[in-house]
Amino acid sequence: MRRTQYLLPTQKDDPAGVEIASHRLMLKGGMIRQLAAGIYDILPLGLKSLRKVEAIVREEMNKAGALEVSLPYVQPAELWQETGRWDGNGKELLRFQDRHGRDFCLGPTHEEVITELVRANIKSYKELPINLYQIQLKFRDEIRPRFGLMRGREFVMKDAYSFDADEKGLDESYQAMKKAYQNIFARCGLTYKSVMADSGNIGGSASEEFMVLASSGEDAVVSTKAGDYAANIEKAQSEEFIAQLPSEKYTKLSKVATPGAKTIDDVCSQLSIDAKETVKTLIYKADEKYVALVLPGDRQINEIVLPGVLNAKKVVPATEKEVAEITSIPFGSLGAIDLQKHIPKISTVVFDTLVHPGRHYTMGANEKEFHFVGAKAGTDFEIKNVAHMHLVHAGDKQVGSDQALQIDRGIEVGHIFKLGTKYSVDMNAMFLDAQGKQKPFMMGCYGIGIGRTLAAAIEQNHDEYGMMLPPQIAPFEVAIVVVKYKDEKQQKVADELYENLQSKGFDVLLDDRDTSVGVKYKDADLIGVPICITVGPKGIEQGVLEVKIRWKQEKETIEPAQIESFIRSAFENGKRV
RNA sequence: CGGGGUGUAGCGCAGCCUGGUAGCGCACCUGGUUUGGGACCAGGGGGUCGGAGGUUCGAAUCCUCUCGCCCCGACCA
Repeated sequence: MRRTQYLLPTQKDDPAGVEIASHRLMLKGGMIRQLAAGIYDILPLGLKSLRKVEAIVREEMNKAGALEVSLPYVQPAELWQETGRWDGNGKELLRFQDRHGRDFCLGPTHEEVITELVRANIKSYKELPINLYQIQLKFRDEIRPRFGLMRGREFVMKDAYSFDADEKGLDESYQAMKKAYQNIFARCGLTYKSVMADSGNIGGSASEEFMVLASSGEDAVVSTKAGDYAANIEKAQSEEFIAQLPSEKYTKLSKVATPGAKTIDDVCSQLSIDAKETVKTLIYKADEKYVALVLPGDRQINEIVLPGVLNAKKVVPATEKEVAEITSIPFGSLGAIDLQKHIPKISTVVFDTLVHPGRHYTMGANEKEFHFVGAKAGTDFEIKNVAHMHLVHAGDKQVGSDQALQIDRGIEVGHIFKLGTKYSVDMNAMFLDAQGKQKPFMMGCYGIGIGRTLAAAIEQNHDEYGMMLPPQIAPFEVAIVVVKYKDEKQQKVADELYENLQSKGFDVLLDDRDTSVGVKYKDADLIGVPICITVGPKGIEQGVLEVKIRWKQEKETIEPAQIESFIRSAFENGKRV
């Protein structure tokens, strides 16, 4: 591509109101332009890179035996009503009506559509397994879109859905996708971790996320140094190193006055104890029932797991007002001893796994401005129901081992899921097995955020001058910077080089603008072209090419005949060499 | 949706407090000199000051309402 014939509006100034590197560089480098919150124009340069990511995804999906389809962006309400997600999915689903008043939504995902397609066209186990995928726009009316392509409302996603006859088949389909994902992210040059994930509200059993580690990531990833454990913080479980717990200040049950103490911090400073020596009692509303959850004072609750723990559809913290309706005891004075006697409306008390039987705790005395100290767990208060409800802290211990856990930030670029029969049952999608019996399809679903993958790659590969995308997804592979294109000699050399490299299959940007070289170098650095070749009087005189690799400091001098092999070796295996 | 901020040329910003009819840098156009890491000179084009209403002789500036966008907390590729 000749630069003078290309739309590439790079900017010198940093865009305002931008927080992270990938967003800033994509705007500055002329890849994207914002049109509305979370909605972007993709410019030629951005599209070029996105298409390269897509091509990798497509290749690996095809290699894994998946078939590409294209499903509609606009979806009828009826399908969503079949699975209950028309009402269940809230405001994230962008709904509208056509001229006849029929309800539609913009597809945020395609489980319903694909299940409808398969139930209408596959009737026999002989046609299974099958895996259908597409690379297509999705729309989710996010509460707060941000960070450019990282969290847009409209975004391109690769979504795949597998259909199998049984559990074993599903497992094979799932493993095939896992392998494909590993290939994809490796080919995109990403350093990632695959982590166990919570299956969230889509339902289903096994689920893994592919996390690109980056300080700007919105997710937290818990893992061991040894690498044998990695989980999304929402899914992660941990124990404590008992030896590291503070020594117990109170070991005998007694009631003490704690005037004015409302929070754990207040109590701890009044009694000069560590928050780990306390337990707090939280009141939640599980569907219509009130429940009490008890966990160490220094811990936060992992609300994601609560519906599972309490076997409820919806679990939310009880408001101060609601608590006031069932008891006169103030929030900060609740405690586990005789709790249900004090508040009969509480149907269950659940203890976190970190409330250790035998240890002594400080807790509310169920009386305004009084606390118990030295309450022995399992003795002074009964522990009936136990569940893992706490969020993992860095430095916790892996469950069932003695390895410490660390927490890193991550960007979720892909997610694979075993859905099971949730959708096929809801939508009555059945096939006949070898015995002639009707069975629901075993399904899996597999997503990759294409734009997010590119953004993540930029997060991991940039410096103060701009992007440093790996060659396989960089928009151009080679830039030719001509010192003075108007000069006949230089023009001739540059044009020949341009034609030559293109004929060798390289993706080349020829900067033929009539401007000073500095501008051209800055742009090449900004958009992160891996190989930059200068055509100018010095090189021409000596009969050599001056080449700079984006991620190396020095310029090198290459014999023109060697240029192809030089580039190929720099790109060896798609990696930087 | 709650809290905070912001809206002036394509981009980045000043002007607003203290009303007097809009400016700077970059980018863009013309001509000339330049060209090895964001050149210089001269000339030029481009703005319903987010929108509506109000106050006033007069509003970018003051008042009211509204909309967009950004940031901090509850959703996910």
